[in-house]
Order: sequence, then structure tokens, then C-alpha cells
Amino acid sequence: MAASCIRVFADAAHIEHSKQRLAAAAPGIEAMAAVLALAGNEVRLKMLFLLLDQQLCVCDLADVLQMNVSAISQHLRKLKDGGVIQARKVGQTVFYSLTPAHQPLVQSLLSSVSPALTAAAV
Amino acid sequence: MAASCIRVFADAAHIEHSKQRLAAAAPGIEAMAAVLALAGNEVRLKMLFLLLDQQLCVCDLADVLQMNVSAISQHLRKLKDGGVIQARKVGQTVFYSLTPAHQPLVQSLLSSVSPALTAAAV
DNA sequence: TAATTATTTAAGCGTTTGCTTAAATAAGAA
DNA sequence: TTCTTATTTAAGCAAACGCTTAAATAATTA
Repeated sequence: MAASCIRVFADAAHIEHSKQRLAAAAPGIEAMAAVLALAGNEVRLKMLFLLLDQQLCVCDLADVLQMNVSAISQHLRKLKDGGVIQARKVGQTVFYSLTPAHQPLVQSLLSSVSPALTAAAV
Repeated sequence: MAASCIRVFADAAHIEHSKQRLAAAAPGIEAMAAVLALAGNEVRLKMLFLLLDQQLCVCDLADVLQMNVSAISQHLRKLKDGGVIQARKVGQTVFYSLTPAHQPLVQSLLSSVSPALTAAAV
């Protein structure tokens, strides 16, 4: 498991300092990795792009993304479980939107792909 | 494959507009999704965190992350293939660092996990 | 030259992912 | 109630992922 590096130039103190910096930031990094793993999928990132300025139902997303409704629903569930989006049911239709807590992050992730978003970015 | 939604309230023009906005942004979104997929892994995001302010060799990273050198090397390869990091060989040691092109993005991804980074963020 | 060290690569393997199909819920409309 | 419509869920499966072990490259050192 351990690394067992025997190199001459290893700066033990430096390595130790990095370990401690990492340990302090680890919880935040792990939480961020979970969100990025959700965003790091073409279909889901496109969903987030579409939800940036409007709320859409499962059917709308299936239409726009040209995909199976079931596949869309399963992606939406992951994003919802991760706290990135939220659902609002109106009759038999379920509208999805970004959660306020994650809206700024999504905005910044997508700020570079659409010039129009850059101006509105936080 | 297609969605075949028959709902009454569907705003066809609105859906069409979303399709076009998406089509225009798709290439950028897909490229971003590829990078986020790389960053959306705990081990790799920790690597990027460590490489934010220093360059490290495979052995250093294995030490700090307490992982098999081979596993580390395989993660580094993915990041390098994705253009996120670059390698510089000195003797038999290979030092990795962020590519200038991706440094700002990585910085912003990690700006929220470490207060110290926020100040330095772009 | 033959050992040692740093890194990469190949192969194998269990887990996760993302899709498909089909069935199950749930909420109108006839 | 019965029949649509919207959505979710379960099951199955191929592909991708991430790790381990072991072998293969390179570059140093003895």
C-alpha cells in the first residue's frame, strides 16, 4: 500500500507539510470531487447548462437532449441525490431546477463555454 | 431513442430554442465535461490540489497520497492525456505540474476548499 | 559491466457507470 | 372507473474505471 520511495532528493519535511495541507483540505476536496463527478458527464453537464436559466421537466430534457426518458430520469436522480438540482411537482409533471446552493458553482463551471454566461457569472 | 412527449403544455418554440442554444454550446460543454470527469475523482483532485503550488514527482505523490506508485502513475497519465498536467523529466525522475492552460480552471475548482487559495484565485 | 532506482505498461479482476427494456407509480381526463 | 400521460424504478448487460501484481523501460550508481 505505502509508497516506499528511496530517492536521495526527497525533502521529508516538504512531503510532511504537503501531507498536512492535504489532510486539512481533504473533506472539502472529497465533497468537491463528488460534485465534479456528477458534472463530468456530457449528458449531465448539458442538463445543468439547460437548467441554468430555466426549469425544465423530464420530458423537456428528453426532447432537447434527444434521449430516452428513463435515461434522463436516472441522470436527474443522481444530480438530485448530489444536491445539485431540486424537483418541484406540478400535477403529474416534475420540474427540475438548480439548487440555490449549487447555482454559482454550476455557473462558473459553464462560464467558459458560453460567452453569454460570462457576463452573468458570479 | 427519441423522447415522444405528448404533453399539452409543451412550448415547442421554447424547446426548439433550447435545442439551438445547446447545439451552439455543445462542443465547449463536451470538452469541459472531459476535464471535469478527470477532476471528479478524489485521488486526482487531490493530486491537482497538491500540484497547484508546486511540482511533484510520482514518488512524492505516492508518499503524500499513501498509494501504490503504479496507481499514481496511471492517474497521472490520464491527467496528462487530458492536457491538465505536463511532465518534465530530470534524470530518472519525472516532475509533474499543471499546464498553464488549465491552471486557472483548477484554481477555481479548488478555490472553495482552501481559504488560502481563494486569495490567489484568478 | 551488473545492480539499483524511478517510472511506465500490461494483464487481470471486481466495481461502477450508463444505457435499454419492461414493469410500477401517480396524476389527470374520458 | 378505465384510459391516457408523466415519471420512476428494477433488472440486465456491455463498457469504463481503478486498483493490484508483475514485467518492461530508462537512468544511476557501484
